[in-house]
Amino acid sequence: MPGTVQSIERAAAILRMLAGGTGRLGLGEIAKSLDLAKGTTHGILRTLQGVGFVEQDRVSGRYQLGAALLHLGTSYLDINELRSRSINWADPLAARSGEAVRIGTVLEGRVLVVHHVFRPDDTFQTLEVGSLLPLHATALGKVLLAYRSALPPAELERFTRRTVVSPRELAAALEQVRLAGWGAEIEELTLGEAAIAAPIRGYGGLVVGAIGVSGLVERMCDTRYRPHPRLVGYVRDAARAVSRDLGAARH
Amino acid sequence: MPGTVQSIERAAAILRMLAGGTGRLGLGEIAKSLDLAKGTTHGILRTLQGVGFVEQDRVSGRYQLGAALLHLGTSYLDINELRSRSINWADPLAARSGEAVRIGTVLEGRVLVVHHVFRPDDTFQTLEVGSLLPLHATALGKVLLAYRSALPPAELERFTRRTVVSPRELAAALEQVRLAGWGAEIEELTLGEAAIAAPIRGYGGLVVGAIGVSGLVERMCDTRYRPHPRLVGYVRDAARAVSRDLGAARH
DNA sequence: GAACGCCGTTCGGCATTGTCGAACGCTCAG
DNA sequence: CTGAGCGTTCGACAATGCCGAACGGCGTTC
Repeated sequence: MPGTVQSIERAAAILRMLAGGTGRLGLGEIAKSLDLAKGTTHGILRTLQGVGFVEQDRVSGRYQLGAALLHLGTSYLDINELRSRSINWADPLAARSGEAVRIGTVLEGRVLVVHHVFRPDDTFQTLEVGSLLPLHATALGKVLLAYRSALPPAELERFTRRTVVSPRELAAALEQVRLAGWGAEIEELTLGEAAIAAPIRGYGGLVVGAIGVSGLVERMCDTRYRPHPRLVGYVRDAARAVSRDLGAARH
Repeated sequence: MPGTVQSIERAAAILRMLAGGTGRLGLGEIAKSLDLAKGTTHGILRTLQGVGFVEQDRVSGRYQLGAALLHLGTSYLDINELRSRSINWADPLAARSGEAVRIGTVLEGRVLVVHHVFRPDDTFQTLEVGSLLPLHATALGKVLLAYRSALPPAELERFTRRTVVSPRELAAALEQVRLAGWGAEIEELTLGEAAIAAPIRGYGGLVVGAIGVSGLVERMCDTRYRPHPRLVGYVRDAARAVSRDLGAARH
């Protein structure tokens, strides 16, 4: 790829690698995985350490992500227009539906959660902002797939017995999403849980994200094991409201 | 600085710049600020865009931070030992004190908030994880300064009429912190608010962070405008507990 | 206890790599 | 219509960062 700086690409690959694996990695592992000389890898890591993107454990010599990335990540949230426009509508959606609300975009073949409102009851929940979810097994992901040229991953990972793993079946589901204007997922990622999502459109009608609710199947679905039309209506209303905000913002 | 990759340093400088300024920046601005040729800057930005660290607004052509940074930032939180060890003790501290709890480390002359537990009451609060606070005007920062070789910034910014801006006064305050084993801040960053903090020690007794509570002055302080000894006790207990966890973790 | 293997680190020489500066197309304002 | 400003492209030069081999420390093994 001409015109690009490959030392930066290599640095990014190292960071991704450190983010993927749990815990610290050794210089040798990193160098071998990326097919780089140890000396080269060391130079990049030393530089990344200098700018705070990487830290080194003094006793083991291994490397891990650095603190500067945390601030960059939250700065991204502050800037992100999708998120800032969504916040005003996510809270009411959570209140009306009584469920947790999440907003997501596509990143590297996965769903990146950019906003998360807890379910209104006070049970323990963990913040999922910044986490990556599979495209084919979440309501947010299906909606994003349906309206994007982005293709689903070749290998559809199975999470539960209800996960859609057949490409044909998935294509049919996506067509269904396009026809209905919203998508759902029922026990396809975690047994006992379900979700509903609708697309958020930016300027020119382009889908830039998705908003949805998720929770226990018995609350999300009716007696026929189908998503509650009432919840679907809430989600679609919220998605339209955010889309209007985003479109209006593009004078 | 020999042995370091300067294209990566330049890329990091660009990212810091994008994180600092609010909103998007133009190529020209960036190039001028860093004394780089426009072509060079463009190559770096194009690469950063390729790896998702930077996004470009299609209509204005300006650049902003990218989504990949969000996941890297939260991955840092997952790895971070200071944070993971603190979580179990931060919640009880918030419950006992009835105040918001924050845990911080030093990053580039500021306090980086790595964990934040909301005040137990249900009033509206915004998550401060990832934000940067001044060292000299926060309880967390004073504690970190007192036990670190890191020097306070030459220029002490004034936030309120109570902010300590004289280096001599600050040095005295830090000495006080070292003697007492804890630090406080009363209306030095925001009028009406105060905070108490204590140091967290890692292996070998080295201070690696600080934990503290913050809230309205009338709840944090007694009638003599001094921090409640009861709250100070809670904070110090929590700090010791986390330190023990961290020390024990280093088999 | 000595030899081994593995780790992160250092260093010098080569050529690959990224840098520079000028020129291009474009949009917007005057 | 003209000018200034924007982001972008391109080619030539040499500075830059890459590579590979060698170093010193540590833990393990036999």
